Amino acid sequence: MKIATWNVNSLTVRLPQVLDWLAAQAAAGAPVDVLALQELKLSDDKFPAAALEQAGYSAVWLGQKTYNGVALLARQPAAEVQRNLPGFADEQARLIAATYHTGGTDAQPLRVVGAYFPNGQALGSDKFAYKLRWLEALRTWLEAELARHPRLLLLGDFNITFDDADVWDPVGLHESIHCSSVERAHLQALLALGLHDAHRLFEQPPKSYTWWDYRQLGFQKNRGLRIDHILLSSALKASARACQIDRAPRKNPQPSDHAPLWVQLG
DNA sequence: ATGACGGAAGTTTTCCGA
Repeated sequence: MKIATWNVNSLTVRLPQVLDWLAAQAAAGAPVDVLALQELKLSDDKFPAAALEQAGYSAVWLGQKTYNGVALLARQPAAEVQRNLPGFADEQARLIAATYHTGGTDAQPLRVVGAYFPNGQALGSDKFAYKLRWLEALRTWLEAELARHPRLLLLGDFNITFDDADVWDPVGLHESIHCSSVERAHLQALLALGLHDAHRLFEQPPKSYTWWDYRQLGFQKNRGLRIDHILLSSALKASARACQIDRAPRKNPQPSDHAPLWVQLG
């Protein structure tokens, strides 16, 4: 099982790259089973379900015009689809969860939670307060969700770094947005529910990032942040075989500012 | 200097992202 996440920064613009990337993974002998997408930036009626179906992926999605929007693509049909956080009134499309019955050696179904965490803009702003409220609502819901679904992944664009190893300039960005101790405490609170950072289960190259600023040659200078994550429940941790960030799509013409990352479960 | 770059809405500029 290969499960991936990618903030595409407009699925309208990036659909050809998503299809190319999925085809390239399959051609390399390791097809993607589930792909979580964030920042679709399109309304539900504009979602390219037919093109994805043609590529062998059934999708569920929660769209929004201009901003946000999330989807799950999979080679199996989705069950028990949940859109946004129950009990948390939210005008922004940020979360979608589904259950996949993978068959084969995976006897138990897999619960996949794809999320686009709020950015937060700046500490002390209204958007930061919203980010903290959203994080608390997520933690509360996830606690119950984990009890119902022991084999669970939470993946997507978290907009939070774990620590300074995830930051290209820890001094310059000290206690700034995505790097603050307040945000990091919320991320640790998710781990405390019994989740594990898939990336850190394996040896990784130094300065591994998933996002680079479009400006000032950020990618070329590897001035980035690791803010996209895949968290595995304890029941899945032992089955993890590899976890990688794929920088190749960031080198495309008209790239997303984020790179995809994936985990292989044995 | 709160910029740059890119996407979207929609119109010559603004909002937002991270």
